[in-house]
Amino acid sequence: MATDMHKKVTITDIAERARVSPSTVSRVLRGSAEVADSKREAVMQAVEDLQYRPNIFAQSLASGQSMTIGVLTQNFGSPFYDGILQGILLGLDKSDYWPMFADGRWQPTVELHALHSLLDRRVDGLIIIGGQLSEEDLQSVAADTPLIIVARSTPALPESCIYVDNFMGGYQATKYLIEMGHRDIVHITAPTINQIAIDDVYQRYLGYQQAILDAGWQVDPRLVVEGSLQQQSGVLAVEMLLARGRPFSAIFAANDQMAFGARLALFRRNIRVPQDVSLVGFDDEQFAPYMVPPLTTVRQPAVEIGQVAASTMLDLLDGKKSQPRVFQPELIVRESVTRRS
Amino acid sequence: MATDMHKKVTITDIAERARVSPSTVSRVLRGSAEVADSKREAVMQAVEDLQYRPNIFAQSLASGQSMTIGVLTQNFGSPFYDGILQGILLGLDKSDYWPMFADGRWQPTVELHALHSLLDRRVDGLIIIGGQLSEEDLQSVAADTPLIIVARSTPALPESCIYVDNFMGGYQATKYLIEMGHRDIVHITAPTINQIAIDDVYQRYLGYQQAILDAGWQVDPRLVVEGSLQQQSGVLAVEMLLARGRPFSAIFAANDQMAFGARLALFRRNIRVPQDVSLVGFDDEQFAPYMVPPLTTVRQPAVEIGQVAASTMLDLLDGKKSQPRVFQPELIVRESVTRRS
DNA sequence: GCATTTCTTGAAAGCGTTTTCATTATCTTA
DNA sequence: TAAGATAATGAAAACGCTTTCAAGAAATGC
Repeated sequence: MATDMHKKVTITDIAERARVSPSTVSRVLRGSAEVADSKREAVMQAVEDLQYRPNIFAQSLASGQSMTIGVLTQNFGSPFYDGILQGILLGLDKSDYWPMFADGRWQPTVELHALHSLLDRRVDGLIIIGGQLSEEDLQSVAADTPLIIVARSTPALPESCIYVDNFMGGYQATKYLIEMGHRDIVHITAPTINQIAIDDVYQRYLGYQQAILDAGWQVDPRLVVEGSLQQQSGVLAVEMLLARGRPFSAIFAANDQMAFGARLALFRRNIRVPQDVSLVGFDDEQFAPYMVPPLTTVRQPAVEIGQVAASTMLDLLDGKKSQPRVFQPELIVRESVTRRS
Repeated sequence: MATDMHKKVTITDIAERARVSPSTVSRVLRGSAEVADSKREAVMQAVEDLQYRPNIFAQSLASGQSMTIGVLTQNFGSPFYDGILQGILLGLDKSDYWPMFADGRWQPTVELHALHSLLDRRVDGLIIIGGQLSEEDLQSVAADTPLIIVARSTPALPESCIYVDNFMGGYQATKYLIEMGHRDIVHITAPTINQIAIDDVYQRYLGYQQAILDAGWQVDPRLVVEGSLQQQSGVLAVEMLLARGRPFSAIFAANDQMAFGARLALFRRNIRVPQDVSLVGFDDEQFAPYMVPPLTTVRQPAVEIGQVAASTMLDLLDGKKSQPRVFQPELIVRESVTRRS
């Protein structure tokens, strides 16, 4: 019974009951102007008595604001992206804004369609996570909608970006393996051919490469394989590696999901982790500490990133300027790497 | 440039350009009445020329529909619930409806607040996943908003429920272990004290109990421990079990996350899976096949459930009656269980 | 004390649709 | 061919707010 009642009570009803004009009711409700204390109280009382809930469509139509923030993700269901969404949800919690989620599924057409749907919904702001929209598209969106781009560096819109330094993460992971005495280090990456594709994964590859170079070695292409970021591609990658016959003592996978896949493939072949092969992942998602053995990985603070994205958006909508924010990844040492003697 | 333009074009602009009245434009756009072919084409052409996008607030205000469906989840970030959300997203994809997600976090106050926010947003329909709202609350919501309840059986609203037969799932898992020669079977469940709490988890427990009883044995309370459904609680559960000193040869965890935790705890103690202890989970979420060894578990088709929830909701909004839908869980045999000799 | 500024308020004009109602044009049918 | 039914259309009234504008009241300054 508490849930219905707010059916047909309008601002006029409140106005009548409080013996003021609708304008005044509106003013006290949104605090847009000074109102005498006595009237304010009368209004509040009436609102309380009648269980008034403003009609959000009327509000939006009149004010031009939807109190809604569009969130375009690429892979609903993936641990890392979902972590960001969770953070956004959290960050928006106290505000009057609501997120509207759409999934681009890493498919340019789907993504573009989702973007337009969001825009049609007249979101007041837009948070784009990853994706393959061109910089021009992004710029044209940014021209009339506050925009924040997460998990993707976008040179054209530097001040709108929030991302992790993936290059550094890849570098750290690789350097750590090198320091642990490994030399033949595999990297499982994701395709970079398909357009510019997944920028952050590519950065990890570059970090890997740099670490190898800094050690005074060359990157051996036989040690680099491409996966799809899904678990299954991790097992395929290891199979392929084994088939190639090029020996290796460590694997750095571009995300934890592929690391899990790799781990399973090694298990099937009776190759022990870490005694025979060391393994490092990327993301540190919720299952990483529960791998057997617990996975050493590079942590991306997904939830925190989401929260920062949300609060930055709120600032933006508040008229404050945003500044770029880059997170430093952190190597989480667990038990899947051992020193190579 | 394709993305902005739809800024100030209104239905009147279209009407003028097509030399018809706004009423007619509205009619062709929503197909609510017959319109002469010539005019229809003129309107479509104008829409195309001007890149017209209807203002959704005006539409909602005038029509009373928000074209939005509220989705109240309990645990954003949990694999199973996220799977359902993914299914909903998928199921709504082709429709004109959009989901609005809210997270109740398994906290009654948060949940109630989220519910009201959703209602304030005037969602046309509501999908509630799990949660602890009282049946009265649910009924009062159902009284004026199409409602679907997922992953929770609700006797008061039988026709609105979509859920998995958790009792059967728990029964199957346990019976399988029994058939494999196990007798001292642990069950890791979740607290049932905290109010009615998580109904589906409780059903799994009842299934476990029934299978034991059907085997002609008694449930040994020393073999039942409570976790929180998080991974970490799985390790705690095993620690506790070990401390109790009551021998066991198999563990049935009420969800995969706790199974992963249990598996890690066993690893730390050098207890082999499945040679020393067999392990069964519940959910079959995306990491289950990648556990070492791959986890035998009871599959809940999360994504499919979400899709069915969405399409049932669409039917409901279309005036069709919904019928209850209960999914049968499926035991997925992998490698974490072995026959006890 | 009077002119001027500042506050508080209400009236009314939007905001961009949908939909009812009345009108006119077009068909049927006897 | 006239009368009644039917189909297509436009005018105008909602839908429930916000916000501008103007007016009256109160406060300020000289």
